Amino acid sequence: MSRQAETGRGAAPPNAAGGARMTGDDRRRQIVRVAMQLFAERGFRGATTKEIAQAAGVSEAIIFRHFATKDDLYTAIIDDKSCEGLGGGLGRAEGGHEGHTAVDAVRHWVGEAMERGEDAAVFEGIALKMMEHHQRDPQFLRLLLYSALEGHQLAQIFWDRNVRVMYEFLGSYIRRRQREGALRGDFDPLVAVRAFTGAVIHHSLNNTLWDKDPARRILNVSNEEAARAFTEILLRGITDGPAAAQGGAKPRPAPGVQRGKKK
Amino acid sequence: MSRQAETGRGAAPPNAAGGARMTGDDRRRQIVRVAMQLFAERGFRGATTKEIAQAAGVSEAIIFRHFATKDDLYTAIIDDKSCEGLGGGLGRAEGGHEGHTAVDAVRHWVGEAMERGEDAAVFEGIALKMMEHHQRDPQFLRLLLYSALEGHQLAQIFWDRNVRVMYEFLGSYIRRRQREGALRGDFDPLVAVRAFTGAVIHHSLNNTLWDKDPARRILNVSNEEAARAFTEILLRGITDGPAAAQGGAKPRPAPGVQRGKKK
DNA sequence: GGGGTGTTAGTAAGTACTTACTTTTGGAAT
DNA sequence: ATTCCAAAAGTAAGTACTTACTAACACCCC
Repeated sequence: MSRQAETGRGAAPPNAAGGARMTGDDRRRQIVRVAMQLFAERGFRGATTKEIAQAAGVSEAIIFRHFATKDDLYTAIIDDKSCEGLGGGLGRAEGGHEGHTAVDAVRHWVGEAMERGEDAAVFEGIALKMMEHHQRDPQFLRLLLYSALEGHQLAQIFWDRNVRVMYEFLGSYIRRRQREGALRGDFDPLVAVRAFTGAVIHHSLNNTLWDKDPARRILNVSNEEAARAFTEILLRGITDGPAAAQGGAKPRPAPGVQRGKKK
Repeated sequence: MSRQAETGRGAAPPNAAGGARMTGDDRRRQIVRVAMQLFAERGFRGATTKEIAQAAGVSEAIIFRHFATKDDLYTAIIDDKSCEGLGGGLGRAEGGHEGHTAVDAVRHWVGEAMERGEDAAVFEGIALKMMEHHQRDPQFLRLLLYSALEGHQLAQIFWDRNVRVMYEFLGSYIRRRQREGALRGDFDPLVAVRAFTGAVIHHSLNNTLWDKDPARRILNVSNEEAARAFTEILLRGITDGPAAAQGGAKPRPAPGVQRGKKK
């Protein structure tokens, strides 16, 4: 809880953990990092500049030397984060953000499986990477949610740069597999993408937002198990199980149906 | 935008739309309603008592006559709303909240289909009712999200009273259908519930939070189409498609990810 | 000594909440 | 019916504190 007390008085040790003198760029980055954390915890309105300053171990005025307004600080976060997507661990670092989007990350992790048409590996890999990212950096989900609720740009930018292209990317993969006859052709690929990502993201959201305590969880499964289960449901759901045509789900089943088939 | 100006001065028309004199109970209810809307729009911290008063057409002091603190106002909302669940349209009204939970609503809408084992009707009905509720009352989703992010009770109460029991309810239905041989027996029913509700809720969340403009939507389908598609994927995914054993999804084709246990 | 990092001590506009007061109302007692 | 009055519904103008943001000055290292 104790928030790295502000060194405050002039008599303070000049080299204390929080208040050491930094170069402008370092301080700026540190403020962005700290602010991001607080915005994620309390939202834009909820996180005060005073708290941010304290957490960074400097006086409030320093913040306004680096960022003209609180809003500027927020948009600085966007520049730092928005291109990251769910890559989270690839190019998150300092140097140059030359556009590492979520899709790039996905392509990197499951590109080969995609080329080979190994659907299970593709979807399981994506689910796993997403969940791992959410678990490693739960702040990011909160930041994004707050941003969407509060109507900040971050949400929109993230949406356009990552979610949209992700849908197109996955959608076109599914479409290709439909053409190849590996998947059924009678459904909208984007609906499948939504169902799948919905399950994955909702699962992460549950675990990081509501059901934090693993002991009390409604559904306490490892990321691997969840990824495998979601993938299996999806793939069975969209492949052309020969039986599907007659029995399963599409035509409204008559009263007793579906229990008939004996393997 | 214009917020029904507060009548203000004593000279104001006593019967004006916003500022008419009300009985205590009526005013109290009105304040709760207005506050709920504003909390949903801006969050607890973001909605000021002044704004709430203005929107209600009274002076700020009136609010504190009815509610000792702003927090009290929030918990009053909980008493009003929390039992409603996704029923939204069943027992939302005044009189007595004798416990209309989400599960009661579900039982009402798809209970017969459940008894008859019409899985498609069950899941499609649930999905549709949920999405319709979200669409009719998008504020509720926002309220809930803000509540979870800001750490208010509402989220926890809603979770315990509605989400938890919903998982148990749907989970036990699936378990029954597994015993009856209608659904495969080799998956955790709760995982299926999560995948399904995840798809549905994520879909609503997308439409009410990020992708508001229908014209620009990534995925612009009617609630009916979405419900049908999600249901089809799920049911094909968890029924025993005879083909599944040999073909597509189950045996791990990939070298990549963990292939350890085989049941 | 000058540019950059830091500070303290402000300010004006909110913020939740209070105080002291006025108006309206419903229902007896007259 | 009128009068009277207490309770209820309302108000303006505070209070004490926080908020984002600023101004003026101190330290430090090339």
